[in-house]
Amino acid sequence: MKTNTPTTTALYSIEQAIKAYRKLCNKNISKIIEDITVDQALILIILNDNSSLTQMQIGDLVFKDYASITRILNLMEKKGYIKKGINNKDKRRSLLEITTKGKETLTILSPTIQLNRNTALKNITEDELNQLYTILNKITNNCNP
Amino acid sequence: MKTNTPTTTALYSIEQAIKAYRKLCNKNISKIIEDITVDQALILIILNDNSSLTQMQIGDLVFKDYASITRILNLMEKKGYIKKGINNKDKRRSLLEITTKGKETLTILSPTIQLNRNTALKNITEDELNQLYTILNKITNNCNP
DNA sequence: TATTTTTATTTGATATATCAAATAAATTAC
DNA sequence: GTAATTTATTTGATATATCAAATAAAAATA
Repeated sequence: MKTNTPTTTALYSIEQAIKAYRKLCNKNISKIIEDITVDQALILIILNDNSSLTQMQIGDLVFKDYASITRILNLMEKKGYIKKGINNKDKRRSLLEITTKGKETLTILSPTIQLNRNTALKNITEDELNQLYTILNKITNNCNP
Repeated sequence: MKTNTPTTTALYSIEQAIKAYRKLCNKNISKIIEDITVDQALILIILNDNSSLTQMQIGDLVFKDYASITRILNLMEKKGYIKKGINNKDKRRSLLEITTKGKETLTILSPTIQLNRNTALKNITEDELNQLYTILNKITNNCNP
């Protein structure tokens, strides 16, 4: 029997889990590469897998505001992980490319990224993972108008 | 059968759900009260329920950095929702009190807060909620060293 | 008691989140 | 083809996140 204070709601537990996970990720990643965050690594992976994404598509993929994407990408370019050009088929769009340094960084980080996931999901069964997906998708859909 | 790209991991679904929920909350709350956020409302609720909490305790409750708490509380004081004094038993600590405006705001927001939770958790059974807690707690514990 | 260590909060610097508005290119309507 | 509208990105302003360092009071130790 649960009481109904804000700190006992499902949403609070979600917040708690994701914050703990992000903290773990950033701690382990910055042990290996100092100047990169989980989110930046995620964007690197996405750029590595899918070529020619727009900033808006990236923003939608990582659930971030487009203004944030602009700034994050600028920092990533400044640090040499990506290169930003202009898409000549549509000059409003930027042409995003992962650099060699970016690819090397992914290679170096790959084991850590895998370790983070494994650590977070330790002792969670396939069944439970499926339950988790199902419930979270319900919540996401409920919240999206 | 799930592939192993970052956007298909459980953690990504968690991020997705919590962002959708926060967006919903902030949208509905700001329809009623313009200058308050979900997090600030949560802190108000906590201050209303538990008297004489320290800033560190609040930070731990809402999973926020103490520096953030300092700044958030300052803004909340500036907007008249709380009052910050000095705890005379321990002058390092601040004495946090919810103001009348703060209490009134909670009363006004209460139905919206409830609506947000109900909206997010619509069609989710008691069983599923318990599964969710169990799994999320596992993740949280796995991530906390 | 004086000194050292710990604790609670604050401040500074930088990155990110969010919203609104600006910019500029592409598309549509006329 | 020109004007109006839509789309992609950027910029500005403000709030929040995060880490490190500063401050000041309390507690522990000598």
